[in-house]
Amino acid sequence: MKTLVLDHSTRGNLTRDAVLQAATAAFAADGYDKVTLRALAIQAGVNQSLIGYHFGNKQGLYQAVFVAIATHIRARLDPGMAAAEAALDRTGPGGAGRDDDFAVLCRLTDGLLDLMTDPVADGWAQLIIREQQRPSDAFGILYNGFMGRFLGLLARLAERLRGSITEPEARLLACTILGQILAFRVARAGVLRLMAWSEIDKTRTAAIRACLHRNLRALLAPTGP
Amino acid sequence: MKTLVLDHSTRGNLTRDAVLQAATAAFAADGYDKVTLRALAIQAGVNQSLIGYHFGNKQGLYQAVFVAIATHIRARLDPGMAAAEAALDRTGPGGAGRDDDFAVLCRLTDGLLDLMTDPVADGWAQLIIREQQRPSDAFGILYNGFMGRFLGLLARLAERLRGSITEPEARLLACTILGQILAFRVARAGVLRLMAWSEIDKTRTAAIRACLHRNLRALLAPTGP
DNA sequence: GTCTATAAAGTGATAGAC
DNA sequence: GTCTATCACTTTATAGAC
Repeated sequence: MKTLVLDHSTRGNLTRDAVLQAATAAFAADGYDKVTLRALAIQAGVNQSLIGYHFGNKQGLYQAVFVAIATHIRARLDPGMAAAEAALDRTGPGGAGRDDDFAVLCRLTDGLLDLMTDPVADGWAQLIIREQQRPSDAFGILYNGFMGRFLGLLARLAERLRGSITEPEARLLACTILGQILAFRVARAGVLRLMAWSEIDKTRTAAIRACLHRNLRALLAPTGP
Repeated sequence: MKTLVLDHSTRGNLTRDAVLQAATAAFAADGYDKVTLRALAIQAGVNQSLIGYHFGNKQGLYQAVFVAIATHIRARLDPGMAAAEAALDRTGPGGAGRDDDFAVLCRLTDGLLDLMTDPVADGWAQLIIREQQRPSDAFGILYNGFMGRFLGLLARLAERLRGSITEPEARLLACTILGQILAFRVARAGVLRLMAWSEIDKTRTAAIRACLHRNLRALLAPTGP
């Protein structure tokens, strides 16, 4: 009679989810230190001591939040990443063909750009950047969750498209491609001022996308035989 | 007999400077919230209440720190920016010549790359990124201090080198160039894992610089008449 | 300008009843 | 699982003597 499927309707799991949701928003908005467990409990409509019961301590809650973030991002990038893997698997001389590889690469970067310009990212982006500079245990959750897979695909596609390029060079190139997209999130205010924009809406995202595609075409022109 | 030069040798200015120096390091290392005025006072060898006396409150100290950061960065980028302005001033048909413009652009980006890979940036980079996403009054200090000038120069050089490109397109291109450099700071941990590096030393900075120069050459190949 | 001392308001964590 | 109550500690800010 017992089911192996997790039961999300029990009272405990409900509070767990409520706390997790509130914590993700709160940590994202204000950063680790500014978040108080008191305010969090109120916002989640839950007793404060239940946070300790479910997540141990504040640090445990923090880690659980990163699992949630990684899951969310992974889900959004998954279609593009799966397509890229499929294209790379169609291996052999020439693989799936240049045009195909390039289209897949664009789809991959487009997915990340959409994520980075999405207002939803306003919050957790800061948490991720913090982990990038002072990695804690939480960084592994992110890297294993989506980052490593994404960067690896970028590098492998770049290697195939450019030809006659070493693998480390391709990886470095992948980093610079990543940076071109990241810029619109991590240097957001600077970009807005330079462009005299007030926000990055759909139209402007399209302009950025066009610029990125042009850049990719220039950067990935084959260099060797 | 009175001099107009600020007197840095009075007792008050000495404590002011000591606090400011300690605060810059502390905010940079730990972020605004983690820094306590108690610890700061001890580290600066100053009585805690003097911080309130000189800077009003914690927020006032924070702003003063941004002025210090902007001044430091401006000083490091200044040679490259001055050279770029000189090159752009030698205007007219063809200006100073393509090769000259390109060299100046590389010098500009090299300066930023050195700054971004310098361990000294470990600290204040995070502060700047935070301001980029939730700009406070402190962001204006940064943008007016160096960021606007730097981005503007990048855009104007890109416009001249590419030819037949609209000004907004050139500015967007400048953002993607910026991103390629920023990546090695803001996505530091991810880059390190992908490249299987433990740090970004001088040799690796040189490899990045080579990659960036290659990218710039490809991106800024003239497209029109 | 500099100091001591302390006020006033948090903080995370936990014991123990239900 | 959930609650109340409280502990032990830290924070910023300031009053007032020198």
